[in-house]
Amino acid sequence: MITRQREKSELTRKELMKAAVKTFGEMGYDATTISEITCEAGYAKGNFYRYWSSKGDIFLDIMKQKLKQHREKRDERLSRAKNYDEALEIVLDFLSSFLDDSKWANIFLEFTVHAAKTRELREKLLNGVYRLSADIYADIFEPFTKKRAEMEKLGAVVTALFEGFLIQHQLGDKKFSVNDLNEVIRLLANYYNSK
Amino acid sequence: MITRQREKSELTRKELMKAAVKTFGEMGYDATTISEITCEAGYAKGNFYRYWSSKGDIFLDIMKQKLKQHREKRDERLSRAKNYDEALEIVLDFLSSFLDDSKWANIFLEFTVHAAKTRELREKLLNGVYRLSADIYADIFEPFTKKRAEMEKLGAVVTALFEGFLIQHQLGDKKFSVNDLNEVIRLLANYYNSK
DNA sequence: TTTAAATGTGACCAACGGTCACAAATTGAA
DNA sequence: TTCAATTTGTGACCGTTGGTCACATTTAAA
Repeated sequence: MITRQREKSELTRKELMKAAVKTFGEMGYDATTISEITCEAGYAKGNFYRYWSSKGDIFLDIMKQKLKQHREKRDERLSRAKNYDEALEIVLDFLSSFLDDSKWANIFLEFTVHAAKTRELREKLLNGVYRLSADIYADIFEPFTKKRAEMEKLGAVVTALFEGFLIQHQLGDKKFSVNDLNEVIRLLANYYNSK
Repeated sequence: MITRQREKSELTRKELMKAAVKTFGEMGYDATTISEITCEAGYAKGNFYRYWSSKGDIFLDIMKQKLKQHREKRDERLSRAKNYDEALEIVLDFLSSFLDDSKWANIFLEFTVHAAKTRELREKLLNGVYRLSADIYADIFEPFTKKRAEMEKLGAVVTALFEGFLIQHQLGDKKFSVNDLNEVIRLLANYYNSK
């Protein structure tokens, strides 16, 4: 039986992952150290690198996981949308639910900007699963409009706006609220759909 | 005469500043080390801290300087604007000229996100001079519209959009162009001015 | 010439991400 | 049960960083 070892391995991985989620969530990306993660889980530092190749590696894992949860909720609702406007409101809800977990939204932003500087991380990050990318918007609105190119543009613009909003928010700007964000996105969605 | 020493001091400061601008410009914020800056200028590391209290400190200095140059050009043109639309086009030009120096736009973004995590830097960064902030937009459009509150909002939204655009750009997204950015800003400017 | 202040130095510190030779535990076969 | 091979876990160690500090050197004024 090779299963015993594999089970132990999987347990350790889960323990480390749990400790990592906790620590990243409390400290952010940069301020979290590998030693803190392993110490929290009750292991030595070196053991971390048996499971992930780097700090960025485990963070991508966490990001994928968290985004998947949000997306599943969204897609479940999207399958019942009847028209463009309904789909839009669901997307807005998705963004809002993301913001409710604002601690993590900010940490994702921190990591995104960090990853943009590193070739390896940047390439992985651009790979769909991790982004609110242009293609995804086009797919979402596909059933309700013929304007695929415009929807891709809408996706890119909204993603940018959303991330810019996070920066303002993190800096402490009070003049740009979530309601303002939703208002602007509706304006953009109208604009690109009636172009 | 105490002037001789003061002159020497000022010269050293300028030499270090020049080396810092060069190094930050080539390597970005994080990747630039204090040793590189002092070495490039021909001094030892310790001397740096006689002139700035930290890496962030000198970067704020550089940022202030660069932004001032851009603003002066903008304000000179703004003084001749005859109406809201003309002022808007000048603001768009200002943002474009900023993007032309895209290396530095990205480095500013990197630093902005970094600074957002540090209380001291965050407070300084929010202090007007360093930001394309809401107030500034309100001032710019003051002569041409009564809607100060809306103009503040426009400023906040455009700033967010601009910074989000930089992230997309840095990640390598090709679907959101400078033309798209200008188009969206014009839409927003219209929207908030006719609200 | 002496003294005090300013300018400049580089060894040093603690902390980081990451590596590696090794120890401990687990496995299947003899 | 014994033993060798494989997997899992360890922590000292490496190179590098931002920042400090006791000290050396230069300059100014008496």
